[in-house]
Amino acid sequence: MRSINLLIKALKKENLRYTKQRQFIWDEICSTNDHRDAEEIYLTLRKNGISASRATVYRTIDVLVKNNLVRKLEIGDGPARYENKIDTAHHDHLICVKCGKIEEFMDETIEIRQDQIVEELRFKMIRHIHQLFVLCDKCQ
Amino acid sequence: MRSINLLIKALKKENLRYTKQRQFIWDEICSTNDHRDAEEIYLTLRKNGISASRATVYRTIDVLVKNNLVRKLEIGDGPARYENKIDTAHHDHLICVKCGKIEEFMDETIEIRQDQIVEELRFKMIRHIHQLFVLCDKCQ
DNA sequence: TATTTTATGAGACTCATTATCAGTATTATT
DNA sequence: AATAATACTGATAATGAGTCTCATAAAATA
Repeated sequence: MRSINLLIKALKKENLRYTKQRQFIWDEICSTNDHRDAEEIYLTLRKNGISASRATVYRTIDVLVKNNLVRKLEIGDGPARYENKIDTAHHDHLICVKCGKIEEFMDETIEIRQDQIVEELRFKMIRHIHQLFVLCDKCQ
Repeated sequence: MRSINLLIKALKKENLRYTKQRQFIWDEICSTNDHRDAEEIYLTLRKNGISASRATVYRTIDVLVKNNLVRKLEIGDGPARYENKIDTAHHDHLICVKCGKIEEFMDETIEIRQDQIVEELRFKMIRHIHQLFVLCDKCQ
């Protein structure tokens, strides 16, 4: 319910209609804390007998990202990955270059320094990407 | 001359031949400190009457990146950008979301924390991406 | 120089994503 | 409720960045 309200609110803000496809896509994204790509989300919906086209999945995700309900993770190559932002604090990512596993990290010191760097230049921070590409414990 | 040696050394290490195309591409990348994409580098070569195909530009850049002569900058969407690493210390990037201007930054504190995070998890750092997307002074 | 090996260029191809557009669903108006 | 206006959807075409293929060219080796 919590998340339905969030979706409806976001759609309202964007002057978009509340449709079942959009609800299904948002539900699907909320159903796990994985970092999945659009294709995986699309295929899971299909597997569950829910019809929503690839195009609609992409379009809906765009709205969700724009309205801060979904975090978009752009890893160098390969498709972008998405995770819901419900109840999750800001974090960045560790990505294993071998097995692709994604872990999260958050470091207050880094966050503060980052802001200082931008401020000192009199720029305005919009967002940041901080990805540590590693070999995870199991892949070494 | 310095940079010719670097190129020859890298090619030797990879068991690749020293060709004029590879030399031209490397020269072109060294000729500025810009962050250019492959297409820009390719077009500049053409404009200067130097023939090197797109494919060869991409292939050569790969070798240069692998051998640490060129830094690859993957910004979310749009093409990857490249800069030569001659005489430049490690740094990360500030990218203006409006005008696309790219500035560099380097913060020892962040570098150290980063390494600690990876070490604490018993992972092994391979590389990292740290990009601050901002509105630069002129774009606010 | 002849032979073998590797590089190049032109264009086909891939993959993720975006655009198009006819048909359908939703919302607003009467 | 019927109708008109508007937005949404899905199928598929188009796009953009990058990679692959393969015939030809260039370089290394014999």
